[in-house]
Amino acid sequence: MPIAKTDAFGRADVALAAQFKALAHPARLAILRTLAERSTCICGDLVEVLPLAQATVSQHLRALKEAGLIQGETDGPRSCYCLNADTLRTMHKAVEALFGDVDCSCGCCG
Amino acid sequence: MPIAKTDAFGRADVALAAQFKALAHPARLAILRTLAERSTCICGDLVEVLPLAQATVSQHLRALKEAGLIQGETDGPRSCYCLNADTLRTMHKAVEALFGDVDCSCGCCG
DNA sequence: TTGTATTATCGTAAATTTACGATATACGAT
DNA sequence: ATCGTATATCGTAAATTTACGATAATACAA
Repeated sequence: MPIAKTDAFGRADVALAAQFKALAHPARLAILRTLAERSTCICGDLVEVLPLAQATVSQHLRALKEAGLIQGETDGPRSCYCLNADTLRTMHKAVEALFGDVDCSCGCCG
Repeated sequence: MPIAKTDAFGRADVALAAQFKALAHPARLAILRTLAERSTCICGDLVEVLPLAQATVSQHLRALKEAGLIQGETDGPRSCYCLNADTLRTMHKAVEALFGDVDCSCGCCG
């Protein structure tokens, strides 16, 4: 990416794109699903579930946290992550707005 | 990404992640919104709307097409792209399943 | 047939992502 | 105070993404 062009797009779209980017990896989807199933989770469990090294899982967790999809604190040797309901609801609405009533009637495409 | 680890994840998640990846850029979000507004579109219009070179827009269109989010044909000097309603509906359901009823009650996180 | 206009592709450079091992950090137990 | 465990961060290599200019390719018009 030569030269970040994000300035040229609206802030809302840049933010939304960043959130979608956080969903754009199967490991992170798996993390989110795991967090959704249990209402509490620690990183250690995830390392066992995912086919990835501990450092990589931690990195994915950070990505999710920076995107605001999860929240959590780590108290010494134990960390507690959980979903960020606010962000997820916001994303849900954004998807609704984008895909809500798709209906292509142009007839010119296959 | 040293060594693609996608084999280690379920096919469904790999596919879903790829679709989210297609949404993970403000230019592609803008393209989708533009396609949603008009029911028909050609690439030329997009080049004027987006702050990007023609080659880059074409590249983004290809990404969207490969992810199955849009469909279209290009007949010589004119191309017609439109949304792929099927894929968008599928994604909508996937989001529903992921975020449908988020409710963190673990009480351990801020 | 020769342009003309529009879109796709190629080649390439810079930036980012993904993955890991190694190391640091922080808490609880002994 | 030290050890053990669990998580985060650092450094780094390979792969991918993004962006562009230059170049092809395709259909229509003259």
